Amino acid sequence: MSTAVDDELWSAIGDPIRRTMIDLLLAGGPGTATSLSERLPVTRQAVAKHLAVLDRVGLVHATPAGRERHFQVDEAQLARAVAQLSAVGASWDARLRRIKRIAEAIQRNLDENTGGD
Amino acid sequence: MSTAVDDELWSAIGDPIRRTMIDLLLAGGPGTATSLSERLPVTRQAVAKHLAVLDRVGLVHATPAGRERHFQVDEAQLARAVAQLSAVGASWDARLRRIKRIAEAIQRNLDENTGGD
DNA sequence: GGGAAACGCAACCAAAGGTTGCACGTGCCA
DNA sequence: TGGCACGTGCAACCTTTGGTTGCGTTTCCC
Repeated sequence: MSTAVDDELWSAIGDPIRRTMIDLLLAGGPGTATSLSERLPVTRQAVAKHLAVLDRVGLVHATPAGRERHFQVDEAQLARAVAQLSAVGASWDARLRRIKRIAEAIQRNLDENTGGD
Repeated sequence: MSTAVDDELWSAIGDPIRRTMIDLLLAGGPGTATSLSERLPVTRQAVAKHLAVLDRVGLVHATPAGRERHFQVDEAQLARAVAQLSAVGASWDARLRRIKRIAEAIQRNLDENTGGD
């Protein structure tokens, strides 16, 4: 149901800081560790570590530009992550729906019995 | 865009073990730390810690039964978590779509210029 | 009443996120 | 062209979190 790669993707976007970083990169275009750290409550080094993680799972990719390294989101990989998100959500949603239906059936059954007593 | 409570919910379902636990509880009905640990690659104590985390954010809730403690999923809270999931997914999806549209527009522009050269 | 099962608590370990400090390359300007 | 400032990378260290083992306690059941 879940492979190692999938878990990597999940844990990559599971961290609030990393989600915010992806948000920032999507909203503002390519950015560096320094530019991102200015908009985040952590230091540049922490951001660099997160970028390394995101890079390892392929969610972002770096482009050297002089003394800077510009990071940007890999759209295809993020699309995969989004697909996973909705897949898990849909799975839980379906199960909840099924459970609710069963619970309602039981309730109806109880009502009929107490009513018929 | 994301509150502290939301981050709690996210990190609660961000862990693969915890997601599997919720899956097991949804599929098999209420369960104990011991029964869950038999189907997971970790010890009972680790499962108990995870259950404590899930309990703290309200995703599961315990019912004492003799010497056992039966845990079951809080459907309403899980529904909230699922809603968040799809919200983040939808937000990223929308941004990706927008970016793609812009990229295609730029590409069209380039094609026209090179074609008209 | 006594053994087995389920639990909680505490101590200990390893990995991950975060910080500070420092060295190195690169750009820019006098 | 020399020097300074900026951006990065690397290393050491700290704290939190997930995981384990060990032990004591409660409860069930024979």
